[in-house]
Amino acid sequence: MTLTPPNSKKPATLDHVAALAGVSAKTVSRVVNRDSNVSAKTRERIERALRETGYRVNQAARSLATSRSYLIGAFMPHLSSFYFAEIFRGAAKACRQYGYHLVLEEFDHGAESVVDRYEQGLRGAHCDALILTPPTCDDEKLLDALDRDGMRYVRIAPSKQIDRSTALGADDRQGVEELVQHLWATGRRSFAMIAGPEDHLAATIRERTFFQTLAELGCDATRLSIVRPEWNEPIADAGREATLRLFRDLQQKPDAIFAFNDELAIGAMAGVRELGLSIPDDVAIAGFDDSYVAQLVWPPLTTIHQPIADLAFRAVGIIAGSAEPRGSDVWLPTNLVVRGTA
Amino acid sequence: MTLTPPNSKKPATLDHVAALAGVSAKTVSRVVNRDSNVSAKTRERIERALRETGYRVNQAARSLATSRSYLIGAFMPHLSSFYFAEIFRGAAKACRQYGYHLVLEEFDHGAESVVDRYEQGLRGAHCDALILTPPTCDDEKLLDALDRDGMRYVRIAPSKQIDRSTALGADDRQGVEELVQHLWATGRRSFAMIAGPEDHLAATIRERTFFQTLAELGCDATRLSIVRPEWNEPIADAGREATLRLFRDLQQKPDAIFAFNDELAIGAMAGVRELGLSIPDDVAIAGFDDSYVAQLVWPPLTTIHQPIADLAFRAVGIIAGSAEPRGSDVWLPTNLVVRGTA
DNA sequence: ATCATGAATGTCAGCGCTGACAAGCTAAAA
DNA sequence: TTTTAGCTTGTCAGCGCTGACATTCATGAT
Repeated sequence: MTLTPPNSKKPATLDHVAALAGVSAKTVSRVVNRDSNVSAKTRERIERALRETGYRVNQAARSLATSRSYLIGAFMPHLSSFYFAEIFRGAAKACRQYGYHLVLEEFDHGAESVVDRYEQGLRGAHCDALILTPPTCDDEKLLDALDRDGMRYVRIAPSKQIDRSTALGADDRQGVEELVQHLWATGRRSFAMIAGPEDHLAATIRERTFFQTLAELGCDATRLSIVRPEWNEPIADAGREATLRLFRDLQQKPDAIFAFNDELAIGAMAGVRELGLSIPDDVAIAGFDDSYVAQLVWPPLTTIHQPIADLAFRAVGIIAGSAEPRGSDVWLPTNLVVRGTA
Repeated sequence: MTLTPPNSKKPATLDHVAALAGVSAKTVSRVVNRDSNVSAKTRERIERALRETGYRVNQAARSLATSRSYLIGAFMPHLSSFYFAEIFRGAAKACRQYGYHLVLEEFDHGAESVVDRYEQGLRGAHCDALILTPPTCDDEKLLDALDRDGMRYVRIAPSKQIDRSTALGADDRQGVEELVQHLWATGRRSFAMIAGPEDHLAATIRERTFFQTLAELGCDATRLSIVRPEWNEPIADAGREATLRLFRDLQQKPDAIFAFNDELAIGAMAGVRELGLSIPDDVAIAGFDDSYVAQLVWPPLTTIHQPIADLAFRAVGIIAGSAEPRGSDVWLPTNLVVRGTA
């Protein structure tokens, strides 16, 4: 065993530490990895040596030996949205807690195939697992590729083949019910919804819950309507146009609008204002996500909070907890946040 | 050399490919790494074998052998802001282009020390280099720790010790000058600025340029004022309060407000509206960053665009381009985007 | 025909760590 | 006292790849 002189620039290895502590490298490895079965005396000696040498694990070597990378991958869509910022924040926080690291792969939804991005990018990073969010979590070709490679993954808010993997999501029903109660209690009686993407399970659930709960409260069916926005960027514009369309086409003008997400809702605010109506007096508006822009606009947006970061946090937790708890898929609650628009 | 049977689950190694192509592993390595000095015939044979086996480099092994990880690290601050989303987007895009991967480390500015986060987190990931943004790029203790470890880093928009490392930034002057010209040309004559953090070089530059350019246009000094917001979250509230304070304290009410960033500007919009003034008729408002919320509010915010993603992209390019081009530090242009508020 | 010359290819150690197993040790059980 | 069982510690190969160096081979110059 040749040792680099202590003043060398090269980082200390297990061998250096072992030599200093007068034990074998393996024993040092045991201490580093918190194995039991190391006597207190030895452990203490080694810990001192560890400190003295400033030892740091060489991940590459460890990975090579164990074939685990302690890396968790995720796709980062082209557009910067609150949803993804939250996902990454939650995931990064969990990674930190569980000793993993988060690797991000850029991905321009629409312009390219996720499968390609996976094969050319993330696969090369040799992550231990991937976190998948909409829309990539419903890409069957991607799932096939992952299964083929034996790459583990956890899906957040999937719409299709929910049982195909461990999956997490939010219970959208709850928040929407709260919202409906609130709108009804504050005297609203004509409702419109700005819908989400048709292939998005959560969107369907939000719609169904919205109308069903209203119906149960005895709302007149002629005072319920839905409008499907054109999905072009920026999303707020889509919301604005949908709103204008709504007021143009409808006999019975709504006094409450619920949008699939906050950006659409903010667009709706612009549209309502253009029509010379005031918020919330003439029209109440509510969004979904409780994104930070909800607090930026004026009046601040009433919206339904969903624990996005928490979902990602738990997804990482599942990955880190080695065992794959298929049964324990998690569905977290959502809740209404009343601000200035409803 | 023992080979795993072809139907095995384990991924192919250089040895497998080599056996299939009837060459040595080293030659395959040459092809994979695009070394010259491989005959066209051999290369072709190897490429076929590569395809047949579905070979993928094992990064851990390569890292161990070369002591490079092809990982680039960055700190992700606690709050999700447009600025950082853009930074990561640009960095991820570049990583993809240069064959690197982006590793994010959560970091709650204010609640903990970056040095700790580095030592307990990112250092363990064994990144080849780090990208540092404000405020971490000005943390001298962090820079000391990095220098001590011999960890490379590129700083974006640093305020202190600019020559200490390779650094990139935007030329804020340019955009501010355009803005001033525009405001002046559209008849504004009383100006106020909502200032940025005092220790932020860019903030100082924006302020100085704003007032200096106005002075050169012959603006009356009594019609220039500045207000320093309290930096509490959400930032928009800070902007709103600062604006209310401004109108309360000032004799000569401003007809144009320039804020350090878009969030402050949006807060200012709320404040101005509360005072019953209209935007842009009574008061023009402009921000800085051209964040996506600038397009969400109504009227859409006039702001100065800075190429945030591009800065990060170039930072990664510098890292990937092995040589450290200290001389070629980059300063990119900014420009005015006129929308509805000024 | 002979010899440089440089291109093409191969050999092999070793990067730092851990899994599997072996060996040494202590203390309780027989 | 001897045996057994359970701790504690050590040995060693090998994860897959590449750098340094050695070897082989073709080619044109002599």
